[in-house]
Amino acid sequence: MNIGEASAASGVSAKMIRYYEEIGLIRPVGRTGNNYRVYGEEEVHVLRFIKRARSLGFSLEETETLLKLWQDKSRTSASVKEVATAHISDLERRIAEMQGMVKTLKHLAHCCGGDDRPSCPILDDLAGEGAGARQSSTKTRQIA
Amino acid sequence: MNIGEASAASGVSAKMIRYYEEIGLIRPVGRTGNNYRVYGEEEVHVLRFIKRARSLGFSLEETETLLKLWQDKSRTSASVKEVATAHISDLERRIAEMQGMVKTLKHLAHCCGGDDRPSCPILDDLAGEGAGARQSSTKTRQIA
DNA sequence: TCTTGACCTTCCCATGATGGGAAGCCCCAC
DNA sequence: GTGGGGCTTCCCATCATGGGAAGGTCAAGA
Repeated sequence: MNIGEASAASGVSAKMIRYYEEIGLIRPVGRTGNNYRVYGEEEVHVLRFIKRARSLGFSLEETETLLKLWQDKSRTSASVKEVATAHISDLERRIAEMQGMVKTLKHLAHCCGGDDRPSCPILDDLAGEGAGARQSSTKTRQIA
Repeated sequence: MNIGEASAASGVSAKMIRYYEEIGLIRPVGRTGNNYRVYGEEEVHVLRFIKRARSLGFSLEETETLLKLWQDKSRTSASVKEVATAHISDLERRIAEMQGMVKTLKHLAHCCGGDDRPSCPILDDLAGEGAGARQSSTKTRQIA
C-alpha cells in the first residue's frame, strides 16, 4: 500500500503521515526499491487510532501516550482513564472559559442597537467605558 | 512612559507591544534619543482595548477591525455588532465541538474500570473496536 | 516507444499568538 | 566607575497542519 492509499484508508493526510513518522509518533515503515513508503493493515490501524484520538481532542503528545498504552499489553485501565480524565478536565476548563466570553459578548450584543448610529456599548466595553457590563467582564478577565 | 511602564499600565507584555507594532496593529510610537519607545495615555488606552478584546477571544485580525471601528467616529453600531455576533457563533461552534468530545469521553471513562486490569473500553474505542460507544462517537466524528 | 499525468520523495515556508533568550547599548544609583 | 536593570533587535520554539517547489517514478494510452 502506498502512502496515498494508506491516507485514504485511514483518513490521515499523506503530509501528516510523514510528519508523524518524522516526530517518532509512528515507526518508519519499509520502502520499495523506488523509495516509496509501504503500509500494511497494521499501520493503517495505528493511523486510524491516531485519527480517532485527535478527533477527541487529544494532543499528539497525549495520543503518543495512549498509543503506547494501547500497545502495552500489561497496561492498567487506570492509567488510560487517568489520561482521559485529565483531558476531560482540560476541555471543560476551556469550555467554561469560552462560555464566559459568550455570556459577556451576548450581553453586550444585546445592549447594542445594531443600527446606523455610531454609539455602541460593545466598543464602550472594550474601551473600558462599559457601564454595567463590567460585572461579567471582570469574571471573564479572571478566567482569561 | 517606557515600554515597561506601558506594559504594566496596560497588562500587555512588552514583547507583545513590540509585536503589535511590528504587524501594524498599533502605530509606531516616538523614540527618545536613546531609541527607547515612548508611550502616552492614549497608547495605553489602545493597548487596554486590545487586551480586553483578546480576553474576549477575538483574534488579532478581528481586534484590528474593532480597533478601526472604535477610532472611526462615523461607524455604525451594526458593523460592530456584526463582528461580535460572528465571533459568538464561532465560539459556540467550538464549544459544541468540545462538548461533543467531552460527552464521548465521559461515556468511555464511565465504562472504563480504572483498575489494574488491562481491558479498557477507551482504548477499544480509539482502536475502532468500540461496542456501544460508536453511537456518540460517530456524532463527534461528524463534528470534528 | 514516447508522452502525459498522477503519483511519490525531500525541503522550505506559513499559519497565530506568545514566550525565551542572546548580544549589545544605555542610564541611574551607589 | 561599576553593577544591575531596562531597553533594543534578532533568532528560535511552540502546536498541528497545509502549500508548494523541484525532482524521481510508474502506469496507461497514442
